[in-house]
Amino acid sequence: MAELETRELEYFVAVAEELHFGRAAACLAIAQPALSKAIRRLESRLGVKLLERSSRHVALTSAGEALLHHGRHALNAVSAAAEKARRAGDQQAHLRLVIKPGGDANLLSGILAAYAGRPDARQVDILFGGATDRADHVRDGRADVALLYAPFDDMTGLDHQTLTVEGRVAILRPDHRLASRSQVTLADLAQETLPRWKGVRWTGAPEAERGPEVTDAAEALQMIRLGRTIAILPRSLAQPMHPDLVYLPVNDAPNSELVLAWAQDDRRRLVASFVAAAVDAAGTT
Amino acid sequence: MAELETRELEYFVAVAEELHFGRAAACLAIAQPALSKAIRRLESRLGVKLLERSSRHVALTSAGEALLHHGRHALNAVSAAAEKARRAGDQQAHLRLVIKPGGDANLLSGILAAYAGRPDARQVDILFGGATDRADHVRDGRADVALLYAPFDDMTGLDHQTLTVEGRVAILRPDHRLASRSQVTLADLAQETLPRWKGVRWTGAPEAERGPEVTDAAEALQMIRLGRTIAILPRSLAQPMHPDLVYLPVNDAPNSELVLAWAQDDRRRLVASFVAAAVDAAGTT
DNA sequence: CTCATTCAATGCCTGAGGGGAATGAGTCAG
DNA sequence: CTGACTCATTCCCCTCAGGCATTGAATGAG
Repeated sequence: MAELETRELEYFVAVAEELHFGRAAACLAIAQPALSKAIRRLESRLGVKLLERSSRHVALTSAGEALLHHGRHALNAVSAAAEKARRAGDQQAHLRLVIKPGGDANLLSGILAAYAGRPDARQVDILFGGATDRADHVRDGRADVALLYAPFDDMTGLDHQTLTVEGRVAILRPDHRLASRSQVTLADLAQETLPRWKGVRWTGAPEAERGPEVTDAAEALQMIRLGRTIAILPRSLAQPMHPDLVYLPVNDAPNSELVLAWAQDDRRRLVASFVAAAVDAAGTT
Repeated sequence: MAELETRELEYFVAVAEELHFGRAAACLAIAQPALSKAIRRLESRLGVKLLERSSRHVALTSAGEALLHHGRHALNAVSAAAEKARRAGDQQAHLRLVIKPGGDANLLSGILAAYAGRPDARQVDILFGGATDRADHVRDGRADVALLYAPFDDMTGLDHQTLTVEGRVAILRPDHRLASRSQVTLADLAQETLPRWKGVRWTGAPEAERGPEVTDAAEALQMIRLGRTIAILPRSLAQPMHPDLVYLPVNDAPNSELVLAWAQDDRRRLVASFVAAAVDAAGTT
């Protein structure tokens, strides 16, 4: 009844992301006509038009947007199922933790030590994920747990435990008008240019095109030093402090949380044990 | 890399549920040899043995269990993606609400009235789902929202809003030793035979085989009248009260909640509006 | 206005592989 | 030992996904 093959979904997602049949086909390592036909098959099977194609541009219909969004989730779920099955039999499986380089608030060594002391400890593989895809690593089974930042990362489909709550600091150039203050408020910063963090749904704030788009703290710092933007970061992400920049606490900014996240339906002891160790270690710091 | 087709997953889930190739093949409307081959393909593709088959019995390996569990989720996600895409274009789409017959605590008419008064109200289709599968209706896109009972229904993958909190009542035969009490406690009932609700994960309680397996309140009432069990139900589910039975409040039982649930990643106005109307209507009752 | 460019759609062809029927082989009951 | 049951194997057919060559439409430059 559903009758929607994962390969077709992959094809569609590729086209929907590229909005270009030729490039998408190249990504998928198939020929363009095959892709065109596959998408048409998919459309006729669903009985819905997914793409609005003029002979010059390709655009998503609303049905296409829905399928892109939910299709990504579905593909994640399928990958996760395969990955979990592959690893399920392996009793010696390593625990895979995905973090952002420098994104551990100096808690990681303590967490690993606490975990290693547990009777059921396994080897821990540490993977590095970019700003946007650590959560996806967990969703599609490439990792078991992830260190994420609330409220920045999208936690849909994940459960989590908070490890630390921390304030945020504004990072300015020394010649900024606020640089001599000892602290600032959000109101002080209301008119400032803030970077747009790639892949972060910036809910609540005006959608206006503001600062430059950046993918991580290093890029943001670069842009700050160039005077193109300022940034408000969780305190731990502001480490190490750059000597040419000014760091000021933003006392009224909503706190950010460093959380340990895992797949919502993952009830393995492997994961529970690590979570317990991490909460322990974070709590006693 | 993943390379796991939904059809293969469906095949595997069918076999894993039936634990019998012949029956599973019949369910899938294909021949048995085709199914055997498909499962072997799947195993070799994943590089894991999923089923332990003697020539007389079929059993799941741990990898098989993992794939069954996560595969169900994945299939739900794929179905949901297809369904959402089909319906996305339709601006006149009805809102589909799935309930258990009698499981609305008399709130439904008020909710529907409140929703109908909204400017963006759509027609509401009411579907009936059994005890176990209302949540699945939402997960795989057959419905937009569901009335569920916490903490009984499995909310994995769903968001929800609580509509009412209600106590629970014990339902006894008039000749039961406690029938003359005006109320009871869980301690009073500790030794009683309670029914096993099909599809409900009875976390926390002893796994002992206790009462008869029942699927809904009607069956439970039948069993109570036969003296085979007693039941502790949310107050609203005990309606209508049967004249030949005794209903006693269980004051120290954890409250149950009637909740309105929807897919976690469903942010459509269609749903948000209905939820708002329902919370409104429930709050003012 | 014309020509070159860029893309998606079409038609035809091939080959991989999924599915069916018949058969084999292991297991258990009586 | 025999028959019933059940999963695996073999062989064959045939669909359908994908490649290639081409068409056709829209765009932009000169």
